[in-house]
Amino acid sequence: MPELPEVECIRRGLDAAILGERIVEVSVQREDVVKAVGKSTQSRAQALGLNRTITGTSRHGKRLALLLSNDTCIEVRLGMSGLLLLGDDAIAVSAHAHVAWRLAGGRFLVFRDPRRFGGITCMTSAELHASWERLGPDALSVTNQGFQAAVSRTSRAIKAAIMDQACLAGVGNIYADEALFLAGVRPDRRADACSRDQLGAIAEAVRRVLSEAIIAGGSTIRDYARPDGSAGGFAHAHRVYGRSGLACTTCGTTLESGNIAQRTTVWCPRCQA
DNA sequence: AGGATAGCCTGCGGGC
DNA sequence: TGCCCGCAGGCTATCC
Repeated sequence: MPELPEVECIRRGLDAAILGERIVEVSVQREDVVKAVGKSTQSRAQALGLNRTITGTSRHGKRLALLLSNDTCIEVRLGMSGLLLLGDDAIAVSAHAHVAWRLAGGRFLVFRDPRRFGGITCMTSAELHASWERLGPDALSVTNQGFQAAVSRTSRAIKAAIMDQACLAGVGNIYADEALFLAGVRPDRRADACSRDQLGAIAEAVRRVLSEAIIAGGSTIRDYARPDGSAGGFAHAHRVYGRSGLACTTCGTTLESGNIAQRTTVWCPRCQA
């Protein structure tokens, strides 16, 4: 389930593997996965990078972008089961491989997304910038002040606020629970009822849990893999996510679970206030 | 207008 | 063994 750390691991993997490559063929297996913004005169194949060179990668929150020559940007939203995989022609025709780019070197870059909560949008760099401006600050680099400004004025539960991509970009269900546990704050506490110290602790915990997960190569729960297909190593390190009914790693109290912001939520009733 | 809610989609695991 | 049902979840649309 890609959240910010998984997206960043994918971005780094691609950055090391495909920069400078030229796209020589684009095939779309499923039309509705691809969208274009603006009124570009390019053909769809050109919008998807045909005959363009991959010059860079970028990320904001969970959004990933391939930056190509001729001011062409391909934004990828991985949803919950999306992957970008690099391999030979076999992966280009595998199940749920919706878009495949053939690179000049002979390899294929494939967007695979069984559940199709993700998608691809073609745009210019100006359109990409405008799109990402509508998101909150990136959760990996957010300052304590930026975090406080983003979430402190809403009456929603703090967990709902930090998962709202327009408030803070990059945190999903897994890392929301992990960060709130590290910060010692109950997920159902109203955001506007959190103290300055609590908000600071949450901001620090968000940065820490995301950084640790990136170092571990991301959390592989079910669907996630790095571009080379290998698994991430962070899942074993979860302190609360998926551990409802088990003992708190800090105090031994049985972890509780409930539904907050429409998502399964796990917390320690003793460590989190 | 902000906040809550429904729905999209497939794969997997539990229960019978 | 095999089938069915519930759950997982990011994001958008829609409702209140």
